[in-house]
Parts: sequence; C-alpha cells; structure tokens
Amino acid sequence: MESRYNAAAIEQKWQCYWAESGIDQTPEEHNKPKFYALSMFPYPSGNLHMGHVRNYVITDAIARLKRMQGYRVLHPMGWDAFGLPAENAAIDRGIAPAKWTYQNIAQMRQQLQQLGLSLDWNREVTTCSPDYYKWTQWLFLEFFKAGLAYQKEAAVNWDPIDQTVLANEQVDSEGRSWRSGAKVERKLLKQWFLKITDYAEQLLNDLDKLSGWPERVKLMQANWIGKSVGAYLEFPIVGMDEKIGVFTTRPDTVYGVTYVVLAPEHPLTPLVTTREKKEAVEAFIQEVESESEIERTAEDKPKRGILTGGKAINPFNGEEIPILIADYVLYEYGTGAVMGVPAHDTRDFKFAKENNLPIQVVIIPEKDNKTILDLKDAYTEPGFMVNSGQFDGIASEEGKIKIIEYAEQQGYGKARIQYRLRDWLISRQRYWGCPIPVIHCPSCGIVPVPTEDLPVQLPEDVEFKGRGPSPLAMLERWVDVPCPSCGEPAKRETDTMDTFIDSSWYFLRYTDANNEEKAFESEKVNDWMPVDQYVGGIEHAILHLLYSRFFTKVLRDRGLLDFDEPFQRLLTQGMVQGITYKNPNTGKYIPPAEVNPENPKDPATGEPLSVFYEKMSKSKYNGVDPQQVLAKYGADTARLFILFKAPPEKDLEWDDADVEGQFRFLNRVWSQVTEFARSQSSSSQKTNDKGRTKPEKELRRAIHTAIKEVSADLEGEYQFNTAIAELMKLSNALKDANCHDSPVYREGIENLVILLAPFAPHLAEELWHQLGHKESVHLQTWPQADPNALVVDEITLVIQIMGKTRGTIQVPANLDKTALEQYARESDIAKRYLEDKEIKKAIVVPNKLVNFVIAK
RNA sequence: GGGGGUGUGGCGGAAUCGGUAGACGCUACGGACUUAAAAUCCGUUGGUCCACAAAGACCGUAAGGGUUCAAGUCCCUUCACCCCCA
Repeated sequence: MESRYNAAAIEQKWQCYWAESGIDQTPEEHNKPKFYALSMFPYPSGNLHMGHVRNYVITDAIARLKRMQGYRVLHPMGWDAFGLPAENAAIDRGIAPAKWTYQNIAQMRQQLQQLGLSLDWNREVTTCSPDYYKWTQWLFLEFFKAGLAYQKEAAVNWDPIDQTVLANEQVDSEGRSWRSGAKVERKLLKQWFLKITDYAEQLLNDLDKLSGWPERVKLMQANWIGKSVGAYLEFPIVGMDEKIGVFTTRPDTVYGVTYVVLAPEHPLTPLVTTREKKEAVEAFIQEVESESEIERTAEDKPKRGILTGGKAINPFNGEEIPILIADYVLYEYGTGAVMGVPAHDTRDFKFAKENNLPIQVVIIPEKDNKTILDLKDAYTEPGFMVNSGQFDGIASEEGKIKIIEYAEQQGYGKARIQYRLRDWLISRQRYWGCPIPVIHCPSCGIVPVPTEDLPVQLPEDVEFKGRGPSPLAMLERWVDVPCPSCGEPAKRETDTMDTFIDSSWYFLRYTDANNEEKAFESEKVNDWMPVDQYVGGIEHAILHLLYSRFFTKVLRDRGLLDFDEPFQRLLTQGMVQGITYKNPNTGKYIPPAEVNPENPKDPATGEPLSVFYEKMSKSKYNGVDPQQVLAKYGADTARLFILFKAPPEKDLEWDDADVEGQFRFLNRVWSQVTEFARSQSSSSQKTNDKGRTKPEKELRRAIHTAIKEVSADLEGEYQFNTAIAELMKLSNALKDANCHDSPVYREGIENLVILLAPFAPHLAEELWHQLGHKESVHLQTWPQADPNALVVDEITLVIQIMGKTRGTIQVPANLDKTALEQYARESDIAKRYLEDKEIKKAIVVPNKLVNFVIAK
C-alpha cells in the first residue's frame, strides 16, 4: 500500500481494471430507467484542449452519478472526422487525409482515456469511416426521396486564383481568400440544398417543448428562423406583362411606396433596364458581384443603388414609380425585391436620402393631427393611415389586415409568412467529406445511387495540389460510371456534403453503432432517445443544434423514429480562459513564461502589461496543455478543479494556484481515509451503536447533511461547484470529529468516498478498496440522507431589533411562536437593547428568528 | 437601434420562500515543525471608528430612490460590461 497519494499509479491501475472488467459498457438490461448522457463529439485535430476536457468531465460526472442513482446509462464518444484541416495537411505535408485523421484519432482517444471517462468505446462512431458514411449517404437519399434534397443555382464564394469554392469562414473580413489572398468573387453554381425551410414553423414552435434548454439558446434559434408575418404584393411593370413581387411586413404603408428595388442578380433586372441605363447598370452589377454578402448588407455602409430607367405601377394608387437596383437587396433572400417606403422604414429612409428619392408620409402618430411631419428619420411606430385613399384614418395594425384583404380581392397580392431561415446549402467542392450519392445521366437526369451500391467510397489514390477544383472532379476513373438506370455513360456527383450533415445524426447511430444492415434499428433509437443530457459549447447554439432538430423531424416523418426532439436537456458549458498578458501600447501578446506575475512588464520594452483572462489560444500564448496538467497532478485533480472552480455554464479562469488547492484537498482525503483504513486493520472495531454520544450525533448530522446537499446540488441544475464544497465540509467535519473509533466515523469516511466517486473516480476507487471492499465504488448505490440524522434538538435563534441582527441564542428546536418570543425577550441581547423601550410588536419566524419592532 | 444576460471581499464564487451576506476554495499575513527551505499543520483575512485587544458601533452586494418589521433577493431610474439580432 502506498503511503502517499500517487495519482499516476492509481489512475493507471484503475483505468486498466475498468477496461478489463467492462464496467463502462452500456448495460442491456431493461429493468432500469434509461439515461443518455452525451458530449458534443470533437473534431480530431490531434490534440485535446481544455475546452474538450471541461466538456467531457462534466458529462462524465453526470453519467457516473446517474449510474449510481440506478439508471442504465449510455455514454458514448466519437469523432467528427471529415473536414478541411485534413485536406490542408495533405496539401502542406503530403500526408493522406485518411491517414492524418486516423492518426489524430488514435492520439486523442489515448488522451481521452487518461481522463478516466466512463465511455463505452464499443460504440465509437467515426464520421469519415465508410461504415458510418454509408448511412449518411443512405439518409441523404431518404431526404432526396422525400423531395427535401434538390439542386439549384446559388451564389458561392469563388477564389479565382485557386479556382475553388470557399466556405464563408474561409473568407476574411476584407473579402479575401485565406489561402491565396485573392479577392473572392461571387459566382453562380449548381449546388445541393436541403429544404429546411419546409420545417421552419415546426422548428420554431417545438422550441416550446424544450424546457431543459437555456432560454438564450432557444431565443437565438427563434431569431435565426426569423418568422415575419406580412404580405406578398405585386407591382406591374410599365410596358410589360411581368410583375415585381415583394414581401413586406408593413402592407399598411403601401401608399407610401415611392420606388421598387431589385437585387442586381434578379432575372428581371436586364428586362426593366432601358437602353440609356444599360451600361451603367451592367457596370454596377459587376461591382456588386465582387462584394461579399456581409459587405453588401452591413448597416454602417452606405446603401448604393442605381436607377434602371424602368418603371413600375403601385396598383393601389396607380402611381408610376422608378425601379432601382441596389447592393443591399439579395436575390437569395425573400423575393429578391423590396418596395421602398422611406417615410416609415429606417433603411429605406437612408437609401432615399442618399439617392434623392421622394418621401411620402402615410402613417401619422395622432389620428386627426395632420400636421405634415418634418421627418428627420423614418417614423416606424404604429399610427393612423393618411394619404391612403379609402384607408385614411384606419389604425395601422388594422390597416395591415384591410390592405391584405383588399389586395386579395383585387388580385394584387395575399397574406404571407416569411422566414429569415434559408434552405441549407450542403454542397462542398472538396475531397474530405461524405460524397453525395447521385449520378448525373444525360438521359435520365439525376439518379440516386442504388442502396446496394452504397457507400460511394472516397477514392484513396488522389493527388492534392492545393489549387484547382476538387480532386474528385479531376479523377476521371472515379467520375465516369454507367447510369444505374439506363446503363449509358454518366457522371458521378463530385460534391461532398457539409460536415454538419455528419453531425446531424451521430447521436442516433450511437444507439446502434455496429449495425451493418441499417443506419439504426428504430427500436433501439426509440429506446435510448432523446438524449437526456447534451453537453457542449455555446458556439453550436444555432447551426448544429438546429440541423440536428431538423434531421430528427424529417426522420420521424419518414417513419424511422417516433420522437420530435433529439435533445431533452442542453447544458452549454462556458469557455476555459487562460491568463493573458498584453502590451496595451503595441498590442502584442507576451507568453506568461517571460513575465513576472508580481509585476508584469514587457521583457522587450519594460512597459507595464495589461493582465486579463481570455479564451485559450496559441496566438495569445495563454493556453494550458491538458497533458502537462495530467502529468503533474493526475486526472482526478484536473477533474475536480474544473468542476469546482466555476458553475458549468460560466467561463472558467484557469489558475494554477487553484489547481494546487484541489490537489491538496485530494491529498487530505487520501491521508484521512488511508489512516483510517490502517487503524481499522490493527484494532478491532468497537460496536457501541446504542445511544450515540453527542459528538457522534453531530458527526452523523454532518454526514447526512452532506448527502442531502450534494444530492440537491446535482438535482435539476448540475451545481458541481457547490456539491464539491459540501464534500470539503464533510472532510473538514470528519477531521474535527473526536470520535474516530466510532462506527459513525466509518459511515462518514465511506460516504465521503462514495460521494466523491463521480468527480474523482480513480481516487475514490482506490480508497474504496483500501477500506476493504471488493466491488467497484462505481457500482455502489448513491446514498440517501437519513432524516433521523438530520433532526436537530437545538437551533440558533437570530434576534433582531428593527430588522437589525443583534445576536443569536441557542434554543430547543421546534418551539412554537410564543415560546420563541419568550426566549428572545429574556435573552441578554434583548434586555440590553429593549431596556425602557416599548415593544410594539414581535415578528417570529419559527426555527429562525425573532424581530422586535420598537417605538422610536 | 431592438432583444437577452451579468454586476457580491484582494480573486473564483456561495446564499430554496425576502429572514445572521460573504459558504467552500485561492491569495496574503502570522504561528508551529525544521539547522534551513519545501511540504504539512494551526490561526487571521470586507471596510471604517473606538490608541491596542476584547466587547461594540457604523458602513457595505454597480449607483440612486421605493415597498417591507426585514431587501443581494421585489419595484422604479441610471451606469458599466458581455452576448444575439439588425
């Protein structure tokens, strides 16, 4: 037996033991309630960082707790393994993406195992593995069959030097490619989309079912979906049969329309442009083409527009109004055209002022006060309609309905609900992703790859040059295939899928991870799902979570599963921040190793540095490597520190001194328990259970208070920080107790070890065995507080005068109000303050306090 | 601009219902042990005042006001910071 706490030795020992005994595998018995604990799976970059550690430690503590509380727990792990970095490694270092990825996975898996996570590795899921992406492809075809996957022309970010499509995040804020530095262009290409907009209403409404989600995440999703209720109105073009359709949330302002704006890419643009304006319009379109969407719509940028020379008619009043094109109107959004009401829309107001367009007031704040408003800004509040023909005098809210009714009667338009949410563009012109399983046939069109031919495997003999189109597109022997339908020569789709597709169903696969016949067995998915507790970063608040919800609803409608929402409860953990030193004058970050923390100065210039906590990152030199922490203190200390330092959803400031503090605590527990274990083996245990002494009663109360408090802290919200504080109190109470040879002391020691097990699993296991137990501590039942032990016979009564606490006295518990008031009146404290004062009334809170109100 | 959130000692953070503000930990300081140091153990640690100590008083949860016997907690106003949307 080691006499000192040797984290490295015991952690290795028990990790081996757990692996051999299979204790972390998902139980199959169905007599217990299920609990599905899930962490967001990592991208296998090769190195575990503190953010990962925090994520997985939180989920593991929950999984271990739930097992002890009698649940059968599914707690799996996998890899979000497709993505760009693997291709960059291929380009920069000549290593095949698959090889690079699998190497990283092996390394990270090993790092994860050192944390002592109770994961079922038999259910490991790797999205780049053919036995996973076979089913990603199969699911894509389910979407295709349902009419939810389609191709259309869409503007993409095009790098003219590398001749490739870029994702938005590969374009910097100045609109340049991260790799080539070229100014990114917008180009129309045929792209695959998933029709998430068909589910917009459900995705919005079902947010109400997610009571276990943080409000702000739900709010972010609702904003992202962006439902707006309004009208679709049509403006006939002068001299043509065509009409310009617009969406507006303010049909009540339609009499104030003084112009119409088309997106430059709008198909009507060339038709409405007059000969005189043609040159200018074409030049403008070219200019806009080179701008990114962000540049075009940024609020602080001036809105640029140009007259096309064409005119439209406002069907409500028959007025002719000019047609413009402008950069801020996007073709992909809404109808690609907007009506301009400068008097009542802030953006239109600015645009009209900048472009000298007329402004017509049609809403006024007060009904009969027709004073012409001197508009310094748009009036966007509700009011009453004026200059609106037969609608004059109507309140604007009512006017919206009236205008829509009228438009429907006259055939000018109709009510419409519009969403900000757009269909999900899933095409990526890249190699390291899941191939889209369709074949383009000159005679049959788009033909899905037959199920028996799945997966469409990624070819391995591929060259990566770093420029040009996707390597897949250049691989003729892979692209050229016979059409599955007619047998004639055809071509494979060379786009791969957005990696968000891979992560939109991995949580389903875990429930049946090794199924070779199906993506998953419905019975198993329905048994384990929904995920009871999902844990991950707030950065996924919108996309990943929305896409996963979308997938779930589609698969439900395809009859593959029978629930509406995938994640019952969501915990968004805060960032892990490192101490950061920055020279405020030069803006340079200084590595902490070069700084004296007592007096932080720039080693180069001697200038004082600003010191703060910021998200760990290489460029700021403020990262802490988990490997080094594990090597120095062990996993249990790291786990305890992370859980204790801050509540899980708050940011966590990494502080070595606090890590040290947790290490000390574990050392104290170690000595406390091992000393007890030693004394037990030499001296026989005394058994004087009858009539406990006062110290025994007090210690028992401390023990059961700890059980009660720790359990309460982990119920509902997971307040690990206060739970661990309770364990520290219990340890302190055991230390101060002077009944070390009593059975109550053993009760305390054993409960301390059991309660510690979810947080410091290795140490708890070792100590449990040292106490003479043969079975794992992780198989123990979570203790229940004994209500008898919590009974107190004396309480501390607070005595207040006029609401100010003046002292406390000890009185018997559970006295009635009269008795309490009596004790309080007779106390020295009361006597001192109440001498020759008149007590007007006494407020008594049973078992808590007595407050005397006196005359002034 | 709209919406949401946060603000408590030197620091991280505690405080079911309105009922002893500062649990637990870190830091700092003092002491014990040691030839010495580290480690460990013991103590003190919101501020001000009363020469010190004790006893005590007053102030104190971003700022100001209110409700109440009693406010970190409820209401109003203001400020600062963060996030999302535009």
